[in-house]
Amino acid sequence: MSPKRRSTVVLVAERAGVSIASVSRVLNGLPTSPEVKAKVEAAARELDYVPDATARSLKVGKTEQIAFAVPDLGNPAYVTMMRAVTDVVAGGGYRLVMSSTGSDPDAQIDLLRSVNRGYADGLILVPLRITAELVEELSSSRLPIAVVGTLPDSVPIDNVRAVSADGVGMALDHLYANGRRHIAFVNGPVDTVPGAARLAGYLAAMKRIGLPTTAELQVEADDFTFDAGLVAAQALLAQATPDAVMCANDLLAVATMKVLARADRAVPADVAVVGMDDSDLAELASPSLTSVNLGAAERAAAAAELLLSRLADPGQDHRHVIVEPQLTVRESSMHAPTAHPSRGHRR
Amino acid sequence: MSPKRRSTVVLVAERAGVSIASVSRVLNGLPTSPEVKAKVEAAARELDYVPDATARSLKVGKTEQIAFAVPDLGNPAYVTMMRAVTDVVAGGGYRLVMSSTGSDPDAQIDLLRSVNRGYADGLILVPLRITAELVEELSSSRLPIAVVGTLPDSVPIDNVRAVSADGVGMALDHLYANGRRHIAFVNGPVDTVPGAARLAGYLAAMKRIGLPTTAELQVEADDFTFDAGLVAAQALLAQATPDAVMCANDLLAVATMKVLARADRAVPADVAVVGMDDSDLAELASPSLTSVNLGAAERAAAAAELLLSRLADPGQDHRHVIVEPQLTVRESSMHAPTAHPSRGHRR
DNA sequence: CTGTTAGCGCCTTCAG
DNA sequence: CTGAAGGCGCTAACAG
Repeated sequence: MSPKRRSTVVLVAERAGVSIASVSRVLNGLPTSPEVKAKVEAAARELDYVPDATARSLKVGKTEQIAFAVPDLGNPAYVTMMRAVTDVVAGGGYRLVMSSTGSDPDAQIDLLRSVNRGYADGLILVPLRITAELVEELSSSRLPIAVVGTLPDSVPIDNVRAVSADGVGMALDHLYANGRRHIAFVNGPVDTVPGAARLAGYLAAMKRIGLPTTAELQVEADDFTFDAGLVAAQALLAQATPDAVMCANDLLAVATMKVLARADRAVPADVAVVGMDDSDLAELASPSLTSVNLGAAERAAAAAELLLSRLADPGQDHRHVIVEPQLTVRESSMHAPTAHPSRGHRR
Repeated sequence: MSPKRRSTVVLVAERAGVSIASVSRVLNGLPTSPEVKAKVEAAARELDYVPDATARSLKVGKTEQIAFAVPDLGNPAYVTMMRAVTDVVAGGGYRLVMSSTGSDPDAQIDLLRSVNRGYADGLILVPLRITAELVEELSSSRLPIAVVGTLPDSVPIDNVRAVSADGVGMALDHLYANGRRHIAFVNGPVDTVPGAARLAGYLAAMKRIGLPTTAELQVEADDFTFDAGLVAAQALLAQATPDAVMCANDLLAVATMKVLARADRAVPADVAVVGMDDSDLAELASPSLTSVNLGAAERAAAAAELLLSRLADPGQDHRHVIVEPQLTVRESSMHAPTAHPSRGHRR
């Protein structure tokens, strides 16, 4: 039936009896006489003509694509970010090229190199670990980049920052205000950016509040995942009897609740639990999970907007925007009843 | 410092004192004399040369990109698919261009048109609603396509199918075997492919087992989402007193569990709950959720492989692969204790 | 084994 | 307002 071969401007031009330049003009909405316009449009329709994106890209020097790299799509926080980025980017007329880099900075460097081959006009990167080498590589990239995460001020790259330490502080204040005094901390790997920041936040807030930070109250999961959280929470309960657990992540928090349930410790009656990220999970959990909203969606959207803005005007100064955390209080941290251990699991 | 301008083969060729063809050869690993190779590599390094992906694409006629379209990234099942697709596709040396089309077939048609502009070499599509128009458009696409979902056998397009009706059947058998007799059904929109299939499965299985299917036992959520599930489950409890609830989706199942908890009905003691998709959520839920694994990851991976295979050999016959469902039994459907209505909300 | 040459499909000056 | 011509950066025949 129809030829396997795609139509091109020349075919359309021949069919319409005009020059290829006229075809191009009509297609791009440049001023043309109505007759020519009509002829070209008819020809294009008859030939089923579709302009070629690659050729256009080569000529124009823009791919209309933006690359987006996250550490782990198993983490709902990153999925949230992805959704936000998708929206902004699509709104700007760009397509999204996804890549899941894992937590390895080397993989991100590889990515950077490959994106520098020009298959995308810009890159949004969410690094889990920020090494000197990565920063170096980022700085020397030809391509506009926006980073979700805190970069040293000296690095000339747009980035958007969460203040997770403050977020942890808000959560601890809330727990303290509700009478919790033995507040444990389930962290993820401390050699990651969020791991380090959240631990610092926990220690600082505990000190400020005047609560002791014993080693028994702190555990570190091998990863920011549910499974790792199960192990960590189990370890925690084996060595301490907290009346509240702050978790570095909703996944870790849900895991902690699961372990608490198995140990017949009621949430929030016996122990309160607070997560971070305020992902969809927090709402779905039973009891629903109090969580520190670090503005994943906002941060991702902001990064996307920084990038779009730079793409539109490459000369502008590099900016960093700060997104403040917010505490979303749900069932898992409700005030502990005066005494009764049983009854009233839920509101 | 370095020129804003990217290096090109010409520059490298000049610097190395060879022809651009030689540069190209070295870069693509074609046979070359060691000397030329060394000179070119040195020049490329010094100039910080990176080949341009767009130009290569134009010349070679391949973008090394695959487009992947899902209805809703808020649904963990699609996130699972995306992860699977990402892996397969990356393994084949392709990049992934994501797009979230929503459930609108028209949006998918638009997508099809736009992908036909050639920014990707193939498309993996997960449609929520399959209209005649969509099928028509799919069939007439120049681009290789793989569909996750059941297409009429006559349509010449690779597709991979779940047998969700069987899956529902397995779940109902399991519930029946555990003494449940009033098995309700919380479905999603019945005008979607999965909605229709799962309802059919429910009705067929209930009939086969010999249980009545009253209208009171069936509700339809407006969407396959948690929020819609809350509303639907609430409606269900207002009109019936099931001892088991089959849900068309893990999100709906989790919502149902939440509503049951609020109504002080214990899961699984008072009522069993079963979901579908066996997403991460099932494991995380409390109690953990029995769920029909429809092989989301497998199906997505299979679709990706079909596509890669066709890209490698466009002439081959169109195939459809069938992925059998599997029931993963967890806490939410454990055998009901002989009588006691109260006690033991949680395990 | 290497260099020259012709495009891939499109946009965009430049004349007419 | 329209047509002719020159690349964008790269690869793949061809010759040598």
